[in-house]
Amino acid sequence: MTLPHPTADQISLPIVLAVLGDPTRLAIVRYLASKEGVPMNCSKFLDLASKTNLSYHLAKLREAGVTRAEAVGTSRLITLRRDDLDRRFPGLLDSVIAAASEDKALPVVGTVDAEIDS
Amino acid sequence: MTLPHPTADQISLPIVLAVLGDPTRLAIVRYLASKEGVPMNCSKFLDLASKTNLSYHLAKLREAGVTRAEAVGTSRLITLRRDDLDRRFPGLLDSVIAAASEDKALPVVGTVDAEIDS
DNA sequence: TCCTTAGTTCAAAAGTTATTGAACAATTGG
DNA sequence: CCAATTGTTCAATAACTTTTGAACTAAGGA
Repeated sequence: MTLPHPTADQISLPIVLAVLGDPTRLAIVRYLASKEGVPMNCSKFLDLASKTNLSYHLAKLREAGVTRAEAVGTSRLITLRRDDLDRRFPGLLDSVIAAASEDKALPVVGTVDAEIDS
Repeated sequence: MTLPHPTADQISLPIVLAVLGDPTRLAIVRYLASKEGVPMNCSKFLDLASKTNLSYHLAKLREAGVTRAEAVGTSRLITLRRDDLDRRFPGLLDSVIAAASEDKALPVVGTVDAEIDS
């Protein structure tokens, strides 16, 4: 892991809440949760925002400690930091994801392009 | 109730998260939760911010549907909208409050002035 | 009525976050 | 090596949020 991540105990509640309080980022987290365990690369989220803007939002999520990004080749494999978040803020991620899944106003990943399996 | 409040189904997840993603507002919610059932007036929170700024933050909380404010005389009696929030986002408020209670970096209400009972 | 208390509103300033495009770097395949 | 793919960085701008002080309203008590 080359990219900067906070340690679990550096993760801050107000920062996590503020970072999740954005529809684009909430949609990313909702999608990561729905594919839990499967690392995603950034291009998966290109229907939510431009490449540059996505880079910005994904950096926010990573710097807040919500996601982990690992550089593999030219890709970044992105995963939810569920263990760390659950340890720091028990129940929070689950309730956010459950609520996000009910939210009809949130953008959804994977509705523009069809899924492309390797 | 004269002041504008969203109905329960108008409460939006990203807006609630964004509103809670501010240390001053999180401190207010944490305190309201700790005195649940007891309506608070705004002056209770004067050690967190100026009167004007407090008015702003309390309006944000109210407009997001996190709190309810009732005008009684010249006071506003403020309560948490726990029922509505629990119905819309099960488990969210509890996990946020539990995490906020552990957060040593959050400002705390009632440490500057001693409690003044009527 | 006049004064105090409790809180709001308004406009301005300060600060922060989001979005964009152009330029860049690094890896991989041909 | 060359080109394509994947993503970052930078600077500019746009858009929003927070904070402030002065002026205000509305209720209640002396």
